[in-house]
Amino acid sequence: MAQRGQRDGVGRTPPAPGDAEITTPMPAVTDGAAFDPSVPAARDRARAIPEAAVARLAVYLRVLSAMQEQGLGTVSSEELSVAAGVNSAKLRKDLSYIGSYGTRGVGYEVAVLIDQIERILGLTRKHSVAVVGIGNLGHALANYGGFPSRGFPVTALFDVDADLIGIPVGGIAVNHIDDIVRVCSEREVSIGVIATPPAAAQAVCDRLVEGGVECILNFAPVVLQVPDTVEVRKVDLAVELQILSFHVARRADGAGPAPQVNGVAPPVLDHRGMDGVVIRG
Amino acid sequence: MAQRGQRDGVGRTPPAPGDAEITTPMPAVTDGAAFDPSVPAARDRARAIPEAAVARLAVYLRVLSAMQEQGLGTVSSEELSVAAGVNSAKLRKDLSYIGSYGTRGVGYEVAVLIDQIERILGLTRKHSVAVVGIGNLGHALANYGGFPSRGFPVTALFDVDADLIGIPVGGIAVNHIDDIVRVCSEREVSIGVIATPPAAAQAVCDRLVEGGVECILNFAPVVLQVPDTVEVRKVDLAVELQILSFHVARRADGAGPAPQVNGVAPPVLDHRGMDGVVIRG
DNA sequence: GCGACTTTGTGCATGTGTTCACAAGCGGCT
DNA sequence: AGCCGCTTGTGAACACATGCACAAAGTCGC
Repeated sequence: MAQRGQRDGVGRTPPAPGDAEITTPMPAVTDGAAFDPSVPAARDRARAIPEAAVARLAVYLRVLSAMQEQGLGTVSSEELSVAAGVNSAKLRKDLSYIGSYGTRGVGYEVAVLIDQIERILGLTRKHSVAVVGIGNLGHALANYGGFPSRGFPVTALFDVDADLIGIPVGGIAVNHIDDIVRVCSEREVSIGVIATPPAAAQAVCDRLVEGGVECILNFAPVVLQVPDTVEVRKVDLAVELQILSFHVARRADGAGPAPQVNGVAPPVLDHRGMDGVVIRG
Repeated sequence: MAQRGQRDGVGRTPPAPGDAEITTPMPAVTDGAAFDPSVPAARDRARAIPEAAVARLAVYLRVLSAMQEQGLGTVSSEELSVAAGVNSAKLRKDLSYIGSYGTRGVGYEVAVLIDQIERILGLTRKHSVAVVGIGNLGHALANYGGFPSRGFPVTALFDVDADLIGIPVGGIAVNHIDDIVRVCSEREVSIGVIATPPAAAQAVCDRLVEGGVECILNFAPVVLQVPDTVEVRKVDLAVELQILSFHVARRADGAGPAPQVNGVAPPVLDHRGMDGVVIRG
């Protein structure tokens, strides 16, 4: 979550818990050459890809890969949208954010779409992953075939438990968490996965950041504090279940055994979020 | 997102993004049409709560529980929002969806808030969980302490592997997936967790539905088809990493030495997201 | 009881994301 | 060539979510 506080306004305008209703003078905009990347320039917004669309692009990529393996050469937005579980208009709009690679009257070339989505998602480069906390979940993550096969090689593992140090898990020897900074720097880890107990998560996070990690996927049920140069996504399994619980309760409260089918909405499945997570959330 | 999302993340509609991204999450809740004016409070209110707010309520609940353990009696929206990583206005709006339980000039009673959020999320009732696919991830989930401690007792485990049948994992004996329908009915499982390889996911899902499961948390990277009486949330680890990858790429493009790859302007992602996803190049 | 102070709850403006609906563009057929 | 049917790409309407800012409503001290 974005818990970085102030960022608006160029001036620091400390969120003085006190009063201060002095609105910053709002310096004459005139964006000129100044170009300060920390300022959300409105003009760049136009080129922004919505967060939700990014999440879906990753899903399209997976579906397209499966189609390519089946020897499919081209695909229409309708076919692809059904396979991905979204509606076709949304799919076309999502694809339009990355460019115009379709042929009207025909559809999209599967290979082209795969290349372009990979380019946008930054998958042309490998991203080293470090997993911290080699408990049940960490073990599963270290052995998870879906990571390396999609361009995310796991290159470092960490834990506090002395009995685990040096033991190979999924082909990688476990290091002590005190070595996070050194090892992550050496191996140029760009993504850190936190699978530790909640109490240790923030400390681990700090070390990962110090070790140069740019992104963190957090499985611990805590809100992490990070500098705004670092990206955090969280996956909270308990929260996911609670959201499901809410829907059960809502349904139970309402109509009893009368499943209302309102003409619209077939089995839609969506992501997130992304939020979430999602392991998100 | 989002986290979502996904979420966002995630499940119906969403991660966001977030989700873990699980992220994601968000599309309109398909509302049942049955409108019974005699059932006012709970249902109408529940129906009015935005999807994104539900995800956050679960987070508030966790934070509140921690505060209660520390003996905290009351809390202000400001304190709670900081602990949860959101801004205070959003937090108050989220809480307002479930009713007015605060005292102006004072804050909220921790105990009251916990009770009310639990009520809204349907946590006053236990939800039995079944985990299908006892591989690395399934093992981790079966042993995950976060489930039972939050009202989600794991009461059934399934796998295809004959060597696993009967073996207790986390205190529960593994059953064969052919018995999903029977066992889920007997034990009144309301939430199914799919941690199988992608190829088996849809078949497993169908059996869970047949066994009376109302909600599914899907870790397999496939889009499940279910009747609209069933709620699905998905957690796709590869997608989460790809979303992070996207942000790394954007940041590198933008702030870095401007690699001016090809004429196509590099899209910039703007910030947003539950799940804490900040972006900002 | 009164005024100063604190904090909730919410109307409103803004920003994001989704959906509709259709013009534009392409291939194929005659 | 000219027409026809199919599919993309997108403008515009709509729906949802966020954040600001402030009145309402309570506490506290005197």
